[in-house]
Amino acid sequence: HSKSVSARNTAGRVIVHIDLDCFYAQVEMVRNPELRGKPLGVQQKYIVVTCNYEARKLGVKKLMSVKDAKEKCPQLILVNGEDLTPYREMSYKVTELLEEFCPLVERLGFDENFVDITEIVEKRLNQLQQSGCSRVCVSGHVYNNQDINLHDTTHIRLVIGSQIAEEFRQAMRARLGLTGCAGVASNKLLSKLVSGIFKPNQQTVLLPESCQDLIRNLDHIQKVPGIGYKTTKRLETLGVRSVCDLQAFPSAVLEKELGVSIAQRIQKLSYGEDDSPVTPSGPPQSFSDEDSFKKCSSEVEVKEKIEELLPSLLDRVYKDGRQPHTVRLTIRQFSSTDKWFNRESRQCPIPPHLIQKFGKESSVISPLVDILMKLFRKMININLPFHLTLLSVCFSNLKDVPSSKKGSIGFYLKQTPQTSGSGK
DNA sequence: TGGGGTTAT
DNA sequence: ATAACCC
Repeated sequence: HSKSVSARNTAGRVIVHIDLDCFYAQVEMVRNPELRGKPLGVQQKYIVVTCNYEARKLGVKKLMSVKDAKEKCPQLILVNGEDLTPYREMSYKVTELLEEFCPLVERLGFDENFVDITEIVEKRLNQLQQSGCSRVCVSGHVYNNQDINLHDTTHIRLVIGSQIAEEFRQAMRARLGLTGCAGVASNKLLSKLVSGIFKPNQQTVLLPESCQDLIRNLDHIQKVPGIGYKTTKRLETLGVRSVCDLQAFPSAVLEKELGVSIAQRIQKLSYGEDDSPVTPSGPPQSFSDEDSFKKCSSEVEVKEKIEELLPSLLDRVYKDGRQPHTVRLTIRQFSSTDKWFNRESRQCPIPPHLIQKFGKESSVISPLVDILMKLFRKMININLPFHLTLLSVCFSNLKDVPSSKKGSIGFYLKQTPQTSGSGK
């Protein structure tokens, strides 16, 4: 049957999108169950970045200012969520749980995952057929309340997908105490769109006959994942406002306006077509830590901010086990107009002698500060006045440590060519 | 509007 | 190094 799987390959996949409910707020409620049942918001600086459903019932919205939120809802409990450590840890527990079922798990942010369950579905379908059982029951909602045709193998496979999605959600609830939504469909785009149809803690499966209905019911093109702010603006100047507009727009004109690659991709998206694979995320490609503030305008302050960011960041890198080979400094300069676009960065290789010391936390910090201050001076002339509102440090280009250099013993012992590097 | 992430050019 | 996208 593996031949039939590869023959279908992208044609008949079963993809599930998992989307946790108000993730940061849920994590806080798991950490402190006394918060359950009360209106709760998670605060970063003067923004309520997310809140639980009790708070939403009382009018609190995501990304609302703390001032507005307190006015709407004086009983609102706020917890500070500027340190992402608990959320990041829980996020990876979710991904790892899903990876127990199947290796094809792709993360999107901290609170979403795609899982390609085509092979699991195929196995269960074969078991079902061999046991002569023709009864299959959908789990959760069917988009549009569409009738299931039990003679249609595509329907059957998606129904089996809905059962697997249900098992994912039950496992997340039982083992991590988390609730979330799931969407089941034939590609990533559609699974993501359909997961949001019934909203907290429910799931929905999309059958192919309702695909056009789902995508065309999006009230704006920016709701299509993959079509962001910039592309939306450019499409607007072309008179393209709705998904239907984009479907009907002449391909040749679109290609000249946006380039062939983007044009073809987003026009396919407008039809609900998405052949991008579920790419296993694996370990992170980068580790960064940032802080925003009202004002930072002297070199000394910059150095202090960097020294604040580094220890926890280095700790994360150390716990990962791999060694970063690139370091980057990012800044945001104050500007009253155009508030949201002005970031610049400089990056450089980390000197090899420093890379090797990356386990020895404190010895690495002051040379790194020196490197980061040099990067800073490449962006900012410190003889002129400046006004920063954000600093960020990022380690990337992570490489596995060669096994011959692992552990303090192996480093000092001469390796003989025969021993394959265990260091003993 | 925070504090993160990714890939493409 | 930036620009676009995602949460």
